[in-house]
Order: sequence, then C-alpha cells, then structure tokens
Amino acid sequence: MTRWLDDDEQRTWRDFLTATQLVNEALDRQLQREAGMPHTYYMILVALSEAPERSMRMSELANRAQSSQSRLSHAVARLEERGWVRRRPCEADRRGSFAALTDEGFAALAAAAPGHVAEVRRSLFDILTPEQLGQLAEICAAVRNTLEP
Amino acid sequence: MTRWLDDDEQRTWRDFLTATQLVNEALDRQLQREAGMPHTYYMILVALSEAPERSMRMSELANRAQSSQSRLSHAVARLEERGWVRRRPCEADRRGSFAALTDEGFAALAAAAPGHVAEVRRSLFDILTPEQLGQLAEICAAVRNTLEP
DNA sequence: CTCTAGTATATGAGAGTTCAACTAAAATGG
DNA sequence: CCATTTTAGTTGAACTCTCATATACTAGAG
Repeated sequence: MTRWLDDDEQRTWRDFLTATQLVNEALDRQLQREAGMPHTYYMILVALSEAPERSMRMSELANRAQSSQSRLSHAVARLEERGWVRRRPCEADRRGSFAALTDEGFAALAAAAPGHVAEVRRSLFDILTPEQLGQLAEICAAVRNTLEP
Repeated sequence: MTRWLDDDEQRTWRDFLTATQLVNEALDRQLQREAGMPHTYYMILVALSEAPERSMRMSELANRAQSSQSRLSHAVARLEERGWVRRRPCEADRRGSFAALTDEGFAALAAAAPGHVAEVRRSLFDILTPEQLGQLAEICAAVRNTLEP
C-alpha cells in the first residue's frame, strides 16, 4: 500500500536532506562564530529591523521570522537580556506585546550582516548557475505555497 | 565592499529558508508524533538497517547519517536506552565501537517507515513536477559536492 | 622500544527547541 | 450582559544539539 521511493527518488531525497543541512549548518556556524548568535536570532533581528519603528507585535514577528510563538518568546527573552530587544505592552490589545529592536540590537545586526551575506553567497548563490537559481526559486515558492499554513 | 543580495536574490533566499524549514518541520513533527523519534534518530536507524549485519562503526555511521560524532554518540546512548541499538567494542581497533540495530530497533523503523514516506511525498514529491524534481536533484547535488567536506 | 602525534569515541555543561499547560484579555453570541 | 470560546503570549520540563574537553588507544619518528 505504501508507495516507496524508487532509486531516483531516494537519491534526490537524500541529496536534498544533505544539501539543505549543509547550508543550514554553514549559516549557523558562521553566525555563531562571528556574531555569537544562532540563525534564528538573526532572523528575528532582521524582521524587527524592517518593521516600522523597528517594532512589531510578537505574533507578527513569529510569522515573519519563521518561528513558533514559544520559540520566539524564549528567544526574545534572551535577546532582551543582551539588550538587543525590548518588550513593551500593547495599549490597544492588552493581551499583546511589542518587541522593539534597540540601537545596540541594530548595531549587532549591522555588524553581523556582511559576514552572513558572504556565507549565504558561499553556500548557495555562488554554487548555482543563474538558471538553477531561477529554478530553485520556483521550486521553493511552490513548496512554500503548498505547505504554508 | 559587501555584495548585498538584490531583491530577486532576497526573495529566492527567503523562500529557500521558508521552504526547507517547512519540509523539515513537517518531517520532524510526523516522526515525533507517529513514531516518537526525531528525524535525526530515524536517519541513524535507516543507515544501520542498510549496513551489513545492521552494524557499523560509529564514525562511519556519523557520516552516513549526516551527524556529528558528538551528536551521534548522544543519540546512540538514547537509542540504546530504548533497546533499539546496541554497542559492541571493536576488536581490531580498541578505540572504536560498533553500533548495531536490534530486532526491536528494526521493528520500530519498519513501523515508522510508511508514515514517514507518506510525509516525504506530501511535503516534497507531490508538490513538484517531474521536471522540477530533476532540477532539484541537480541543484542539491551541486551544493552537496561543493559544501561537503 | 619510547615518545609524540593523531584518531575514535565519550562526556558534561550550556543553549535552543518543543510540547503542553497556564494566564489574561478580547470576541462572540445567545 | 454573562458565559463561552478564541486569541496573545508566557512558562517549565524534557529533550536534543553544540562545543570544548577528556580518555583511551594507535601509529610513526627516532
């Protein structure tokens, strides 16, 4: 009853797992080494830096940063300890709160960004042809559109 | 000096992160829910199941299962507690040890496999056209060949 | 042989993630 | 309005991962 993967599919699947893991590990190691933060924290800072007033509701931030609410809550607690983010209660909806990027947080992000972009190029963009990048974009968009909640 | 990502590259990169994360989360959730193990453990069991005598040296296993040695060591310790894997010392090289899949471990893998394959299809293969799968295979192979140690 | 590197694995601490449970406040709807 | 259901966010425990370090053994140089 199960439709197993044939040999071609196996190979594709395993290469997919290997490749995506290699990219993620490269990213995480680079950021940890050179900026002292995991990639998930970096994504949170990026999302905040792009928001008006560098501030966002927690749930909105969780969406933008591809994070679960719980993960975000823990992460923001750590980022707050470092002085990179601050939380404010939301006046309009008293259940909610805003997270805001501090100047120190923005500085940390600015310091981390060049090394990060270089790693992104090294571990993905420099490897593929422009044609392949186009294909990858469509593939990822398709997956995203199907799997996204 | 930094070559930032242009808008197209940004979109591609973010879709890549989102898509691969969605796939990985789907896999992990499915396995955790239906088989009580994370995907990394599943990969270890698979690697062992394919080895002669269902047994392998730890470092070889770490390679096959895309794991660091430390991660593997911890993981095998847990799998041993569950009775799914057993460790034997290596006679030829007394520093080394073998990990072997037990019958219970093989049964657990067999029980988990159908649900896992179904999830793999749902979250990747069913979404893409055959042409896209071919492209993805080449892209992942290129990344793998460049980034792999 | 013996001393020194190097290899195979284990281990412990610290950090991040998940899941389920919890609080508190809004929204819904008789 | 009051009761119920949702929604926003937090929290703690259990678990996994990483990194640095430790241990035990092998291999090579002299």
